[in-house]
Amino acid sequence: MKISARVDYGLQAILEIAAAERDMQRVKADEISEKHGIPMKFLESILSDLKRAGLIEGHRGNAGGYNLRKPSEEIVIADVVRAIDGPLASVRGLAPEKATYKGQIAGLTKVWIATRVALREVLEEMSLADILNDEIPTSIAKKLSNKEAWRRRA
Amino acid sequence: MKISARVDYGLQAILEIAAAERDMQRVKADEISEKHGIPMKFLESILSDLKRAGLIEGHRGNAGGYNLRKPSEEIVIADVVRAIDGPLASVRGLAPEKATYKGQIAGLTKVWIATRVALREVLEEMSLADILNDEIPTSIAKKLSNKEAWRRRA
DNA sequence: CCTATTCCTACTAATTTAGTAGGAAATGAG
DNA sequence: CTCATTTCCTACTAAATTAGTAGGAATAGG
Repeated sequence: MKISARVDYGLQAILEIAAAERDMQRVKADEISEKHGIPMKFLESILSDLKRAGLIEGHRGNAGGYNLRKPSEEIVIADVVRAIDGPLASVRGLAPEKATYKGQIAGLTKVWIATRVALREVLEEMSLADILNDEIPTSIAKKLSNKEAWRRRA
Repeated sequence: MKISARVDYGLQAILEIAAAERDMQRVKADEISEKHGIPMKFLESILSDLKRAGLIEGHRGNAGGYNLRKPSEEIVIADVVRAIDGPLASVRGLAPEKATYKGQIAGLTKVWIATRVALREVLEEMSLADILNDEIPTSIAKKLSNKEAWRRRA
């Protein structure tokens, strides 16, 4: 699974917006761009994805900037990923349940379904607020507690 | 997460090889290509990835074809994915633990680590034999048992 | 020696990803 | 009411990746 630059940047951006939200502040694209080294114009196009998905709203002018459209508790990582990259899991462009196979290997479909469930179990369970507060749901904290989790594999 | 055609085809191929293995049979690339509608030359290049990774071996000539180099119980889905597509999870080309962030959003790294763990929990636990026998590990069967698992989400 | 099959090298076309460029529209401050 | 600021919109481009093609050399068995 390759997390694209767009998704990575988009999450950085919306988390920054969520963080500012707490002080009733708006954030300018320019500030995010500077702080995290994201090319300005590229960032703008990502923010427009988030806007179209109804996750944030923008305000122009002198005191302009972006803010969330829902509380940060109600926006999960999966929302952001889908807004930018589309479905969490796809197989040759098909939804996992549409990837079917002939004969003895028919069971392969289950692998893709299980993969999608696994992704949902992480990405649907973590909200922006969870990340800012470092309050990781226990099911996920369990995954992180194993030292192997932080190591690369062959 | 987009599963590429290469990975999907590669798994179909190696499962077909594993299935034939049970009757001490070799499989020809041509047979796989026909049966699953995979372009022949494209399939060949995928099989060469699997060979390079030491998962299968090829034999030329009249009674040629491919067979596994290890028992099908010892080859997991993750092996095949890595052989063809590289690391299970990466963020802008970096390993998840290398994706770090400034300030309040530093916790984002944990999302990527948890995502990688989640993928491993599925892809490292299922062997080729498991799929052919429809013997799904209980931790994974649990994921599949929920009806929601088979449904698309917004 | 002939046929079947893998193996190897090189090429190509389409799509996606990552980014740039330029300016129009709105907003608030002075 | 004008001006600086900021989002918003449309279009373009360059690089990388993905999906596939083409042609033939190497090898093994009958």
